[in-house]
This record gives sequence, structure tokens and C-alpha cells, in this order.
Amino acid sequence: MSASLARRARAGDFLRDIELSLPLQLLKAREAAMARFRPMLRGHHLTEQQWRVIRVLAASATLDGRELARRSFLLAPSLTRILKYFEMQKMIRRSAHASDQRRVLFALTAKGRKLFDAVAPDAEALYAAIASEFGGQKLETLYELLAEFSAALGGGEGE
Amino acid sequence: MSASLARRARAGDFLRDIELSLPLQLLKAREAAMARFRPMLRGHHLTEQQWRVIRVLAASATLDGRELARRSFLLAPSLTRILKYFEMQKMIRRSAHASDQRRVLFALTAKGRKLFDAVAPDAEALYAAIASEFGGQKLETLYELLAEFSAALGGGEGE
DNA sequence: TGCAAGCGATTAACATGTTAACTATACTCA
DNA sequence: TGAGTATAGTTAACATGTTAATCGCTTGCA
Repeated sequence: MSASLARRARAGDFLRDIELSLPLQLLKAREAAMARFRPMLRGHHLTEQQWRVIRVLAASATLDGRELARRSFLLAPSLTRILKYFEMQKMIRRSAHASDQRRVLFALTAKGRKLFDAVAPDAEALYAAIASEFGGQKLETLYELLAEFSAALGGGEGE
Repeated sequence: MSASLARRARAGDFLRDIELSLPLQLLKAREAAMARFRPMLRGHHLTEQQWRVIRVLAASATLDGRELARRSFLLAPSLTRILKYFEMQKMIRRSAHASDQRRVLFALTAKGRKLFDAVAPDAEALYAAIASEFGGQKLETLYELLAEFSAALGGGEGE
């Protein structure tokens, strides 16, 4: 692999080969993983982003929009749209913040919890399959490198 | 970092913490990098995907849609829209394939080449800064792991 | 030959990404 | 206390992601 990289770097293009674009390689890896998850989520009538919201709320009971956006890594406009949809579906319930009228609190309804309980085992199974195919040790190394990378570029902020 | 992962895994949530979602970590790392590139591209009135198309064409002279889609890692509908836009901007020219009337060939115009020449140095500078901050050696390791991951899950196909 | 199946490109419909503007509420400090 | 500033959430506008359908061209094969 290292040899392959070196070969490409010597190829003589003006710009380094697009194969060496880091954002693109991250996108490819992400797509390789998502290609597994998407059909399963689709079977539950969920998009990836919708599942992230359900998952975050399932782990935290009640959250305001800001925290929900941070943990699900969604931009505010996307989150607004998703929450509006889930409210319509009776999956999520909103309530007022006691001391700050700007904030809105969100929580899963019983129906939303049921959805989570139905999807979670499928997601875990796919994740386990990926870990098995790629190797748990390498997966851990990849996690660490990704975390270091995000931290080095200041792309995580929170915590 | 490994300690941090272990701590979270022990946290006791029903599902493993969302922080351990691989697609999400890949997305975060990608976003950390793109946060650097986006403002620069915006200064040239380009989106990330538009830049990928320009870059691929700059390296290959003439390509049909299929190859262009594969190398820029864009889905056909997105590519169609981007090419339509660039044609309107006179950045890209389309021509007919000699032996297969289904295919369409695309190439940069002189104006498109000029755009590439203007953006490329800025992109290289940002890439060099990232390599410097994160470390060239770790960056190479990350590349290799990402490539192995994509290959292991069958998410690259071509070559 | 001719037709069924496959492929390249486009279009359609809906969801999200991205930036900017806007509203309402909260805070700060003179 | 009150003008100025900051923050949470929403809305707007446009670009891309995702799946499905469509249309014309090509290929394989009876």
C-alpha cells in the first residue's frame, strides 16, 4: 500500500493524484460502511441522520436542541427538519425549558423508544460484522487515528 | 485514547455510545478537514464536489460520464447537475463519443483550465498545512488504514 | 433480423448539507 | 433600566445525496 502511494506520487501530475485527497478517502471509507447500514435503515423507513437523532435521544432521555445537534453531529437546519418530521410521526415530544425560553427540550415518546428497540439490534449486528471483517484491532487503531486527526485539526470542539 | 474508548464502552448504555459509530467518526474527521477547504473553495465560488470534477478533468483531459463519476466519487444525478452548471459557465465542453452514442465526453475549456490553475496552489497549501499539523507519518498510516477498510468492505470497486 | 436485456445519461422526488438572514429570548454593562 | 450584544431555534435559498423511473442506444442471442 505504501508502495502504491509512492508510485502515484511520482506519477507526474501537476497536482497530487486525486486519490490522495484526504476528504475523498474519508468519504469513500464512510460510504463503504454506510452501504451496509443504509438498506437496513431503509427497511425501518429511516435515514442515517434520522437514526442518529433517535439514537442520541435514546441514550440521554431529554436534551435541548443545542446538545442534540452537537451529539448527532447535525447542523441546526437539518435538525429542525428532522425533529419536525419526528414530531409529526409522534416519535418525539417537545417541551419547554424551565429557565430559558429560547431552548426547547426533546424526548423520545413510547413509540419512539419502540422504534429504537427495533432498530438497535440490527445496527449492532451490522457493526459486529464490519468489526469481524476488518479486524477488531485495526478498527480500534482506525478509531484512534480518526480521533487524533479530528482533535489535531480542531474539528470536534465539544466535550 | 484507548482508555477513553474503554471507558465509554463500559458506560452501560444499552447500545454502544454513539461516539463509537464508525460512520460518524469518519464524518467528523472529514468535516474537520473540509472546514479548512470550504472557505478557500468558496472564495473561488466552488463547492467541494464541483472542485472534485474540475480536478479530475484537469488530470485526464477527456473522460466520459461514467469514468468522471467513478473518479470524482459522485453519483450520476449529482454529476449531471454539476456538469450542466459548468457547461453554462463555459468551464467544461461536451462532445460525442465516436462509437457509442450513449456516452458523452467531457473536457475542460481554457477557462476551466484557468480556474484549476488558480485553485490548485491554494488547495496544495492547505493540504500541506494539514500534513504538517497532524504529522506526515500518521497521515500515511491513516491513508493506508482507510484504503484497507474500503477494500475490506468492498466499497471501492474500480481501478 | 429482431427482440429481450443491459447500460449511459437524465429526470423526478424527497432528504440533507451549507450559508445567511431572521425572530425571540437572555445577558452585559454603562 | 435600557441599548447593545449574544444565543437558540427557525426559515430561506440553493447545492448535493439517495432512490427510482425513464429514454435512447447497444449488445447478446434465438
